[in-house]
Amino acid sequence: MMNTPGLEVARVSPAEFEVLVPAPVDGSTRARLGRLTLSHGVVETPQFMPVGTNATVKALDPDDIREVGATIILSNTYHLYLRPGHKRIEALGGLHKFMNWDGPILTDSGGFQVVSLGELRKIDESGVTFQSHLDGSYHHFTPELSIEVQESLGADIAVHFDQPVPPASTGASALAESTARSDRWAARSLAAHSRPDQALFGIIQGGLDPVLRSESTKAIAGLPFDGICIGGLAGDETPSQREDTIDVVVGLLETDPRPRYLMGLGSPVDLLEAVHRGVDMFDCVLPARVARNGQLWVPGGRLNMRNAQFMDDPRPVQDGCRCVLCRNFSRAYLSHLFRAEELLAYRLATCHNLTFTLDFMAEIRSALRTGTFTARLPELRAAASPSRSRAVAVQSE
RNA sequence: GGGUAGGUCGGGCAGGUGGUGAGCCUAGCUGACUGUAAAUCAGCCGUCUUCGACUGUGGAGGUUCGAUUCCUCUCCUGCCCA
Repeated sequence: MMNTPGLEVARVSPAEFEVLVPAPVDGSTRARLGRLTLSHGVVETPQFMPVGTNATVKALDPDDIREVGATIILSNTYHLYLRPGHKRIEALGGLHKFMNWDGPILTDSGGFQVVSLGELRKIDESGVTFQSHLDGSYHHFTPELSIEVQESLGADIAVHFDQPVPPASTGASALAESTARSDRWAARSLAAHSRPDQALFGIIQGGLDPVLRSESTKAIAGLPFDGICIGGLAGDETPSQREDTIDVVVGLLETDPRPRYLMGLGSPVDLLEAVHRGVDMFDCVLPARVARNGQLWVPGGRLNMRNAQFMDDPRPVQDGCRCVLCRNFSRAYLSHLFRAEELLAYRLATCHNLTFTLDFMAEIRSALRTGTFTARLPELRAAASPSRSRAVAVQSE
């Protein structure tokens, strides 16, 4: 963590981040290899965190989560506050014990629900009033309450209660206002945080405006957070808008010793381009969600298992893949499971896409470790690119 | 053989008592999904030259300006009786 007099005494190194292979001095890439040591384990970076909003990575059990290669997962403050209640989870021994996952956990603050539940909330300086999507009841979320909930849950990493906005579709004044407020809430969150075994990350906002982004980056980086999140992306912006924004932020953080976490990003090509620009950590629902909807990721493309062409296809989804799906079952069988709406389809597909994603990250780390990342970029892009969108399903014969 | 109820887009239905039938469910086809209100959502789903047009109510014929509707014959299906 940062060297901040006073705080360092009170807090017992909840997050040690070590850069093992720094970005090369020739500037060919800002990608770097790192190691983040947390209360419940070590996380190698660049790393992807599967999302388990309701204290479960949908369709998987903890053995599955381990087997796909996850070392850290994300869960959610807002959802667990509403149900089953953070006090209940605390009384039952904390989130790790509750869901029987003994590895690192990061909890999102509920800030994203300001966006995703846009119709059901009102914002003022004190916080956000949500109307529960479950029963319509009203709940006032403040930065302090978010920290209280996250401390009850006991995740390895908490994040500050921020205020993201859809970057490409938000007006300038609204963006400036929400960014400034988000930065004020960062300071309040830090002041409220007391749990010594829990790291706290701050979140940069600022939409796509380079000036606002710079201001927010300086504001957040100037506070003694254990890590720096880049929020408000992975929304409706274009890839080049996103990449420009990452460049602005990381450019200002180049000498900052803390991990950089881009929230919400998850397609393989997006992960690769963000790593290339200096991002260390990611989370995303995408691989798991699209898997449940039948889209399976393979090198250089993707397969929609609901398509008629797979009904008679005896091959595995991906040749040589180590996942439970590809080791044991054919495309034809998975196609049948989806058509029959059998529950096994969701588990197998999720295992595959998360394995694909996490193995891809491992491949990136391997390239960084051996100093071959820049040289291998074209090859890595080829493996990842078509999975962004508008991809043609590959049909390897 | 007699009686009776029916035949509407792959399947299941709604509707229509002389003037506007392409509506629903399901199956099927395709696409989307990025800090999870998502095992969800959207489009298509008779034909075509597809922002529109055309055809279509088992078949053939009749009456009529006009027929899914009325009449005749006929084919098919369910049920009851013999």
